[in-house]
Amino acid sequence: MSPDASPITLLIVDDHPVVRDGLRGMFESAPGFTVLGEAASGEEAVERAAALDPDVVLMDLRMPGGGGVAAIAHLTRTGARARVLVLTTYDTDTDTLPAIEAGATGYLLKDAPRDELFTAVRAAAEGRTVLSPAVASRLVSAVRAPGNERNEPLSAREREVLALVARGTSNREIARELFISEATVKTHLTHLYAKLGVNDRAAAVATAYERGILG
Amino acid sequence: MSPDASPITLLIVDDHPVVRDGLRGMFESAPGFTVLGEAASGEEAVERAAALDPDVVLMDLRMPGGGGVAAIAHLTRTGARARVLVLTTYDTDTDTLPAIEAGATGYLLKDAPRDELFTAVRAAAEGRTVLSPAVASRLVSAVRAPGNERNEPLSAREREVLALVARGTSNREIARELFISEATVKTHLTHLYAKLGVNDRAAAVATAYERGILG
DNA sequence: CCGCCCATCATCCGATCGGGGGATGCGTTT
DNA sequence: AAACGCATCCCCCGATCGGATGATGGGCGG
Repeated sequence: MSPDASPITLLIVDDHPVVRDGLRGMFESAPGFTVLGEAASGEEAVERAAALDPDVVLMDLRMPGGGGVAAIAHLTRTGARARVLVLTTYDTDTDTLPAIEAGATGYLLKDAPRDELFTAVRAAAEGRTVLSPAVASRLVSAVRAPGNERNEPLSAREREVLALVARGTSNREIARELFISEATVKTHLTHLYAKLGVNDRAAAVATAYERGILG
Repeated sequence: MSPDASPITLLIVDDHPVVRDGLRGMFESAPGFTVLGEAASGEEAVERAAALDPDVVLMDLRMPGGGGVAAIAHLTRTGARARVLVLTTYDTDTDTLPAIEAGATGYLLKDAPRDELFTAVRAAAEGRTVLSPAVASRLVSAVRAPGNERNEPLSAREREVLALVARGTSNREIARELFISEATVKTHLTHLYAKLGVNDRAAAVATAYERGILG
């Protein structure tokens, strides 16, 4: 809460120029902050962070070129001094946990009031964790939940169902293909969604490819 | 239509024992056919075909171990004498074209009447192409359609949408993320489905991974 | 200039999905 | 024996998707 000893330096990472401008304006017009630069992708963020050595990196997660989570992981792994504060649009984002596991210091929603943002950045600069209330509650429930299901292996049946899903097969067709009822197919899907940490078949297929379960 | 000069020899390939038994029984109880053996996967089919040298291979496309299409391609490539007759459950199968491109002589649905099956096998043995009416109509429309869209590259926007789909994002969320309307998102999806030759987002993601568009 | 592709938007509608419950049998592990 | 994971099945219901169709405007190459 002390005045302006030395300003907190920032790197803004977002693929939308509009958002970058908005954040830059917001922080430049407030005392105690200095925006060192911007980046529009994960890779660019890594470069800029290395070159500019900011105190805090404000990072959007969803970007075309290079995922934000990967960038965070890289920064953490290479022992960067910068704290990463994730700034995302929706709390429905499935990357909440991965981002924090990757080393993000905080996780805020973009619609947070200005003051909250400033406070969060100051906190992040000091290494304190800052979470949006919505994100925080999701976190605790996820942690409190029966361990990280997130790495449980799929059962043989679940893999079979998933493979058919990847081929565009409907639940009904899968049922006939495997000689089981559609209800059972849905149960398998619900279970494998939980294990993969996703909410729909498209994301399940993507995650399966990422983990080598498919392909 | 001549009596039984010399029987047509068969290899039955299907991962379901029930189906194999059914086909075997059907052909053994009919004059003019001899079932040489069975196989439960694509790889096994290739082995057996080499060992048994059947006139016709009755092949299911969807099998856990080793895809049927790959097996067909292998048989064709190695110049096997056998004609491959694809026997599948649904005409919605996205593998219709790949299978025929791979060298299948015919494509029938499993619910075809017995007589049609027999006729088809005889035709296949003579090298004549046999297609289910449903499959045939889909084929012509696919061929008549402006060339194989199947290899057209996705536009930048389409790739953006697809990437978000792979992360489990709903159409509405994608719309907000990209600052466009939900209707536009759906249009992009419809287009990229056509280009990838799929019918839903799960299959689109899978195909994209297979082709290196994602991942 | 005309056509073609891309991106954008819209409406309608049936089919499908995913989530919420809860329930049974059956092996394996503890 | 009890607990657990797995596979199987059922109901209900709102949300979402995908198909069909049509329209507009910008840009690029013939």
